Amino acid sequence: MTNKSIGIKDVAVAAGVSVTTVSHVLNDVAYARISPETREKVKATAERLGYGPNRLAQALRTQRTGMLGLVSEEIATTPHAGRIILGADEAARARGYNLMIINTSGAASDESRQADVEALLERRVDGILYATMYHREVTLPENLSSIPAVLVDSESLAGSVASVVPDEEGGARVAVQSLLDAGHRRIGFLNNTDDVPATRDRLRGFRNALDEAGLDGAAAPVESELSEVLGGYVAALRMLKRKDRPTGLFCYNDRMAMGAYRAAAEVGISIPNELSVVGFDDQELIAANLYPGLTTVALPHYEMGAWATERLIDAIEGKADLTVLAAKPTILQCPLVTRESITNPHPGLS
Amino acid sequence: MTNKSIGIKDVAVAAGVSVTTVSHVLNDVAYARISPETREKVKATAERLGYGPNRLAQALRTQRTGMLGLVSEEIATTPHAGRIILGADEAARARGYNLMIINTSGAASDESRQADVEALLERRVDGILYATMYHREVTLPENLSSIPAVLVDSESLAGSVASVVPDEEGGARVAVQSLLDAGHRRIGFLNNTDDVPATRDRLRGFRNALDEAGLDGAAAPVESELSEVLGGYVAALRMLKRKDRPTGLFCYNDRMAMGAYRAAAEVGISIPNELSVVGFDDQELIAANLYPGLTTVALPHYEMGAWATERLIDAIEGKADLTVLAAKPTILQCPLVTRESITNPHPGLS
DNA sequence: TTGAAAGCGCTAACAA
DNA sequence: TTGTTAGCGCTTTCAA
Repeated sequence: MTNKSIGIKDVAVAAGVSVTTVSHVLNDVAYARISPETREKVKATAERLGYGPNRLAQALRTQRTGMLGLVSEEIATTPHAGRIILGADEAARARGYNLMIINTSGAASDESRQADVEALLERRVDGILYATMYHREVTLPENLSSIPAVLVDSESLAGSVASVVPDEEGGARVAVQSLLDAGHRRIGFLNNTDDVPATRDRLRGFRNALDEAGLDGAAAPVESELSEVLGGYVAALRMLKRKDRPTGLFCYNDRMAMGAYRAAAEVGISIPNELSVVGFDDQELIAANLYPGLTTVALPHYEMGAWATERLIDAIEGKADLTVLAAKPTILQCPLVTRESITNPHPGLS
Repeated sequence: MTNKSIGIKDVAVAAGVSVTTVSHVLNDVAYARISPETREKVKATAERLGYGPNRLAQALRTQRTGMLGLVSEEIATTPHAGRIILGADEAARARGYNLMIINTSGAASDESRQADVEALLERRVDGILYATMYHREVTLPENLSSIPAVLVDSESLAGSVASVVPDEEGGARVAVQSLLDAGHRRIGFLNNTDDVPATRDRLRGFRNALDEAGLDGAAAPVESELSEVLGGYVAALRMLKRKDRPTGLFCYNDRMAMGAYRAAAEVGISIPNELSVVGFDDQELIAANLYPGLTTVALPHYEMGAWATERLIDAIEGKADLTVLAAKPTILQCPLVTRESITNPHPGLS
């Protein structure tokens, strides 16, 4: 157990050697030539006194803190931010780094964002992870460019910083494919109305997947509303009242799917027997708890956090060059999470 | 914008003064007697050069890092941890501190917990917040006692560390009272089966609230299952088939309430017309998105995070004594969040 | 194989 | 009113 009052000097005195020697053995310095006995003695006394290094002093001297700054949006709203943090934390500690976290609001002013980064800079973090709550384009605080940085779940408008984002289109394809594989031919899409990459890319994925299956993507039914439970309910109601009612429904996210479940129940359509549903996001609280359990596509938040951290540390340690990564965002797969909301279409309806 | 290569010395040279003077004006040292002109000149040059203090060097010298360590369990599972972090972060930055976060697992071994605290100690954080995911009793890593610490959402078995927990019994009373106020007299409770404080305290609150309303708390129907959606469903099914079927139902948490919604729908009982329901936790993803919206009791995670941080900083700054707080946990209220799941009991059933 | 000493950037006691 | 200097705990160059 670390005793804050014990320094390298105390260990040196107690072991009857110099501080240099202590430093050398405790840090396993490669070129140090120290006898095994001294080595042992030093280690033993350090242990006995409960010595723990003062990372501040080390950092001041080596110009390396071993700390990564993470500025994260809306940490408290969903578990998404938590997954990013978890991925980053695990990747960081695996390589001996720790995380300093600063929460920010998606609506924060430019000055306040700058101040957040500033605080991290003053603490001399070795690099910065900048995470947003959902995939979008951001304008970055200018002081961010002064040290290695990676964006998580967003793309820089200027295109000057490395970033990692989910494969929205691929995720949509996977979702639609799961419906196609079950035999569905009449497939509808409940889309979001916000102007974000996910809205455009998931729609593209939806259409392309249908086209490639020999269906007419452009003609497939799409209903758009706010991407919340209520929006999903309203959109689903419209969708289910169409004369060409689909047998398979792809929803922009799990919340909209939850609304679709309610709409289906009210209209008297049973899931999955009369309507198969697939969502997006894998918000476990919803997806796993709906009845029947919602098959959905997971966003790789943990993976994005871990990936960004790995690359950031690589850059810090001179093992990689972030500028080449900055050219375009790195795209991570969105895997399908299978539950019980998809089945073969009812014979008469297929 | 901070330029890492600029130090206090550079500012001193550029302004034609000594480093002492620079340090004094930039830190607004009380006893320093410096002419307004010099003061202005120093500030201007510091600004011009883009000087930002090196907090590491400051910390090494002053023995104060201005950093708080937060070890949090299961950061990625629910938004609960996020709320604690948010409360802590906002309270911390309001007083000039930042947060170092380490994620841990509820199932982590004692050694790994010690290692987490150790990492924080080596970084010389000024104090530590130790947060668990749900209210329970914990055995703490022993090295935690070497610096100021506060537990969030848990109580120390040894009873030696200050802690803050939710008022489980009070929250249950508030929930039951909301049912009583609506006119319900036959009220049931869907309880959890885990042996945690919440299970015992919410049951006590339930019984006491009924007793005080002149009803028989001991005789009131209680069904217990795992505190998940499925458990709620199963327990609710039993509850709703009783001959003395209640008109008001208090659920251990929102997930169990979600299960109760499904059970009610299957049995053909409408909420809130034939059954009023109140939950616990205010997991927004669930409570706000059920139909009808679930009236529930909120856990004060944000408040606990903020309270713990305030007290921790008070202790660090010598403004408070944590040992007096350690005597017994501080209890924070759980407020009712009203939505649409409660109404007056059906006349024939009241 | 080991040790002395400079210096990372800052604060604060002391001197002028 | 301002400046000189020691030292926070460590790493690392250089010398022995």
